Amino acid sequence: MDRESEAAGILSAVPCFSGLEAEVLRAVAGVAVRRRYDAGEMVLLEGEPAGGLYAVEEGWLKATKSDREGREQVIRFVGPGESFNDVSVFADSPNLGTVVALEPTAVWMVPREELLRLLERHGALARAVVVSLAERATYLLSLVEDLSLRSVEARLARFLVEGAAGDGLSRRRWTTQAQIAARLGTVPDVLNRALRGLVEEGLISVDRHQIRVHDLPELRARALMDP
Amino acid sequence: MDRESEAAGILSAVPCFSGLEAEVLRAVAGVAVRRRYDAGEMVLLEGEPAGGLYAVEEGWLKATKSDREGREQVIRFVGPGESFNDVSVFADSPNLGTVVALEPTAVWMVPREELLRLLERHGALARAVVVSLAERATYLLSLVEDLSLRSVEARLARFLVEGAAGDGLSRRRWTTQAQIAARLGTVPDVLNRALRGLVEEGLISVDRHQIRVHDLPELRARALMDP
DNA sequence: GGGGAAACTCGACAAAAGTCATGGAACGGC
DNA sequence: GCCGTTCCATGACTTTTGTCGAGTTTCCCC
Repeated sequence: MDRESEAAGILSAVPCFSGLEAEVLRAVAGVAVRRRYDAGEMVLLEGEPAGGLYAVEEGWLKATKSDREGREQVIRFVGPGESFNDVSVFADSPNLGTVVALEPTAVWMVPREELLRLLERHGALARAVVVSLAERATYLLSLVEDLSLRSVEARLARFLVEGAAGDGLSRRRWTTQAQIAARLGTVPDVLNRALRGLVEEGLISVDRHQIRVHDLPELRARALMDP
Repeated sequence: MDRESEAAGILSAVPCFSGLEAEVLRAVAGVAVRRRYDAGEMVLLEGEPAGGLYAVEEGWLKATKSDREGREQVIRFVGPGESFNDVSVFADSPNLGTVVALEPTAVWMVPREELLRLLERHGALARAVVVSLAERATYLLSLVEDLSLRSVEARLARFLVEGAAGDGLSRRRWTTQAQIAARLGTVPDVLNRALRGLVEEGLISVDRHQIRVHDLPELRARALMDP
């Protein structure tokens, strides 16, 4: 398979480009460049000019905001089939957050200029982008709601409920308590307390590689609990 | 001026529909309906099916999320020339927040179905929507950053700096401490403390109808301050 | 102009979250 | 297998934020 078909395959899985006719998809794929990053490598730095939109082929990354003391809020974890930096590109703004690879990662970068040109030409692309941006905004709204209206315990419960495939959250190597804490808008110590609280109540059990959910209904209830 | 031209005039001021050719604009205006609300009236309720996109002709409203104990986070205040509920419509989701009029208000509602149909037909509309959604997402990101990374004092300083036209924030009737507190993700008491703190340091002065900014540079510095 | 509601002020207190210090356990590289 | 690094556990302590109650002012509607 040639490079362009490969790119088209990856990109077609991304919501942003889903449902496009083959022709448009190839046009996008034609200008995309593949890049690899190792764990810990920085892909984007907040404030730098936006180079383009990224689609993840393989591996996981985190998109973050941080203050200058170095405390960071993870906006979201980004995995295969997802895109990032789309907001920066379409809002015509510098990178709105920092993105760091959490494991060895392969991404396709669609340069900003070309993407905007394609957006002009193809209405179908524009419509797909509308939907994916609206969904991004929906997600951000739920993050605001979480941070402002819910306790750390409730946020943790929600995180577990959403991430729980089957009976628990199988943790990848990078899913450390520090990362989860940053995602929930708190610090590792506090997260640890919350985790152990839930463990003592028998709702979950925690081991190094996995968090098992024992009482999903009750966990759901906690997730809706207000501070 | 007929109803449709009037609608077109109002809608053309909204970012979402800005820069559209007259033809498209008239198409949108043709399906819009005008509605009025009194202070305190609810325009949208979170969770209800999304009826359409709203553009404000006159008056101010607040878009909020709340938990069931009734505590609310104001997402943003919405005024003339702005739109709301666009995210719900384009994400094809129920209303994502509750919207309440803060004063007597006139809005134009563009029904969901029709809007989506127009989006199909007019690429220019889709592109305008892309930009305005990306800007909405940008705003939400800054809200997340505020809530998670900054102290109440810093948030207040930022709010004042952004809202400050000239030497201060002239408060409309509805800009009470309770509303500002809800916007900043805290409670009236705490906001009041923060306000008086800034007053004692001579950075601002507060009276019933206005907040005067005396030391904008220092206020800017506080706005960037982390917890 | 009077009466009532809403908004603001203020101090004392409670609770949630954040910080610090420390030790132990797991893991990764050699 | 050894050793250093990272991660996790845990208790004591601080700070920030939130809560309560009460008193005062302002505004708005009769």
